[in-house]
Amino acid sequence: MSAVNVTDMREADDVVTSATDAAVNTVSNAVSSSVSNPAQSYHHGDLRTALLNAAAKRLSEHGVDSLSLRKLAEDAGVSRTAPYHHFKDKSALLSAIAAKGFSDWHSTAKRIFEQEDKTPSARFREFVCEYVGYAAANPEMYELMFGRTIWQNNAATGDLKDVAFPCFQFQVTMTKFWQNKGLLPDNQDALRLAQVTWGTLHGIARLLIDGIYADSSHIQEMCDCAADLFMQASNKA
Amino acid sequence: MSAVNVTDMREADDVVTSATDAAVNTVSNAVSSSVSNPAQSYHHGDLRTALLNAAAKRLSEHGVDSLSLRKLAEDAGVSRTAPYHHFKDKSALLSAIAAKGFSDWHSTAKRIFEQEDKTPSARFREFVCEYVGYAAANPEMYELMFGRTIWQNNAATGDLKDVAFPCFQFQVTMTKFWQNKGLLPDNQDALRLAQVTWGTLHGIARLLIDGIYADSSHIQEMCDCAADLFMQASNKA
DNA sequence: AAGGCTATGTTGACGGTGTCAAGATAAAGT
DNA sequence: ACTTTATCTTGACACCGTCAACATAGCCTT
Repeated sequence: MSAVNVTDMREADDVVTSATDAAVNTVSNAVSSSVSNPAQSYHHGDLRTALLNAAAKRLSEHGVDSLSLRKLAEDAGVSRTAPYHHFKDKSALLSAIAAKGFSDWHSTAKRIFEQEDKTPSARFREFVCEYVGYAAANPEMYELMFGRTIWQNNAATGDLKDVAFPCFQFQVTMTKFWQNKGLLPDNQDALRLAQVTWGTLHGIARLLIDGIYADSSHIQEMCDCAADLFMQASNKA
Repeated sequence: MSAVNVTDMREADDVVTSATDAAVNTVSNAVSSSVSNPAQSYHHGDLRTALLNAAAKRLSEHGVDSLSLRKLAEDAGVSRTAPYHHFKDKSALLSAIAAKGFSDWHSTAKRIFEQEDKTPSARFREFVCEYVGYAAANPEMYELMFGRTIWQNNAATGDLKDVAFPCFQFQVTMTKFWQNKGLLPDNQDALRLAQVTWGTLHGIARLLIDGIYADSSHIQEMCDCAADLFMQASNKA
């Protein structure tokens, strides 16, 4: 009797936890917990990953606000305070998720930018659309990455900054490239221009996400308008 | 004994509550509350206004997050649940504050736009700077007005929408004007262009407020860069 | 192999939050 | 004067983040 596989139902969605160690667990004291306790090993194995996965899921489904450490702990089948052994506090956990978001986006941006078979102009347009599209498709993640929750009061983890900053650096790099190619005005400081272009994308994304003054049926038009605007500006210089 | 003025310490900062009615209050049952209860009338007089003022104060000083109904109630010298007789829930109260913010900003925008002694170009630049400046100077209010808290899940009150929508309509009006004056490109749909320009300002504001990739010492440069960009774009058309 | 160190997980507790229900009070309308 | 209605009260509930103290088990050293 009692469970044979002590690791069951422990790992989260798509993460392969290293179950090798946990598999050697004791089956000796089988009488200890009588009912309602289906053989749970005291230690989880990879709680950190499980928490992050549970968080990512809850994030995309129900938003940042309804994301509590207690629920995540429950999702992972663990007690309320267990997460504190893996994250300093809630903010640290959120930072970790956001860091992954930045890392992912950085990859996507690179991929788009480095398509050497396409014209710089095409890549620029694609970048604009992809950025706004990403935000619209993952509103909760975007909100977490660029929202107030993480950045206010310098609450951002060092780890987070380490990922997020290169991400913007890349925006500057791209901006310089597009300036050289004559797509963006050459008479502006690259850093400022990068801030403004990013700002525009950011702003459009927020308007869409918050549903304030725009809805998703206008994404394409808004992106085109923004891209046109910037590229038109370069024709004078 | 007991207090003679039942309205003392009741009205908040700078609002003149209509104290006329409250002044006629009973002084009869002076023996009721013995100690530590300095003659408080059962009814507040103008709780709604008091709450809004307390909220505005707390907002500017400590941010949206540390704004709880219970604290506001305490500020107003009233029990925890009293606010519920004036606002459906917390979101409704926040909406009311934001509504005032929109109303104020609408006035400011109008004032700037209607300075007939200045050139359209000068007014455009001033508008850009004022917008970003307002956001940077009142980060918490700006966050509340354009942040997620209020707009998500269609939580926005009808009252809020009634004030906020005309505010953006005005942005469209201004955009059309600037297009006519040749300041903004004429080959773009006014609505889209308004969304993009507003988006840019919004984005710059967010970058500044969240302190993600920009800090306040760059406000002027960023505004200039944005204004230049838009106006340069019109030179082709 | 024995014993201790350390990472990890547990329950208990505290103060904080939004919100509902039921009752108290006073103002307003009849 | 009586009733209705607006307002304010205490009590209660279910959450939340977080700390402290204790339990367990894996690991490392001897």
